[in-house]
Amino acid sequence: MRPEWTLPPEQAIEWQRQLREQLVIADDFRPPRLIGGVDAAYIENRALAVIVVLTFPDLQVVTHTVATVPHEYPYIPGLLSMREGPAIEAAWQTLPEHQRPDLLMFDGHGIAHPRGLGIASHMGLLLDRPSLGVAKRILRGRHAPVPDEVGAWQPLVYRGKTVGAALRTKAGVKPVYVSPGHRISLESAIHFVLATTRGYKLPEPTRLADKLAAQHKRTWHS
DNA sequence: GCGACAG
DNA sequence: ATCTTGTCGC
Repeated sequence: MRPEWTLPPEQAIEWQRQLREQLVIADDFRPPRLIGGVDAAYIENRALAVIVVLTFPDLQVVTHTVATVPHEYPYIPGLLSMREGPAIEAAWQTLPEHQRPDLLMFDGHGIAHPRGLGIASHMGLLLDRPSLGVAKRILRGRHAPVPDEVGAWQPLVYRGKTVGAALRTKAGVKPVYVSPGHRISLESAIHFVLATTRGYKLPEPTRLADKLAAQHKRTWHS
């Protein structure tokens, strides 16, 4: 695993600032054939990551991969990628080229982050894939009330800039927070989240990755 | 100085 | 995130 993953917080932050300059926040991709959902979890001193691969727009599950790697890094708001990145990269490497997603969806934020480099942006850059983040809670920013209709959204503003959107993916439930990761615009990020949502609050890629991660975690313990 | 703070 | 049963509401 790359040495940067063990950098102490102060240096990890510097790494993020450096990577931030390489981010591309504009659409730079072909219509995706495969979309991947990523999620991670911790099992004692090991990080575990799952990548589910689905066809688009059909959303049929093609495959999923799981990887665990010895790694310890505390959860520090703003440094989530340092904790989950190693396992995600390991999982990615087990995927054959032809099964690697054209677009990645992460459980967390993209640019709606203190340094503009949340886990979706960070990993999109390292894996060189268009990416976006779908988070359940805000890390940075504020937004106006979102109408209770599926598809309704309000800009998530941080430091006077729109860094994402509070998007209603399901009526009667709190909205999710969508933000561009890498090589994608906010408008497209919202589009893909809605296009992959099937009646639940979370879009299928992320929802399935969550479910599989929990499943593998249980398997590990038994 | 006091809160806020992805998973 | 994780600890954890039942329970309110559509």
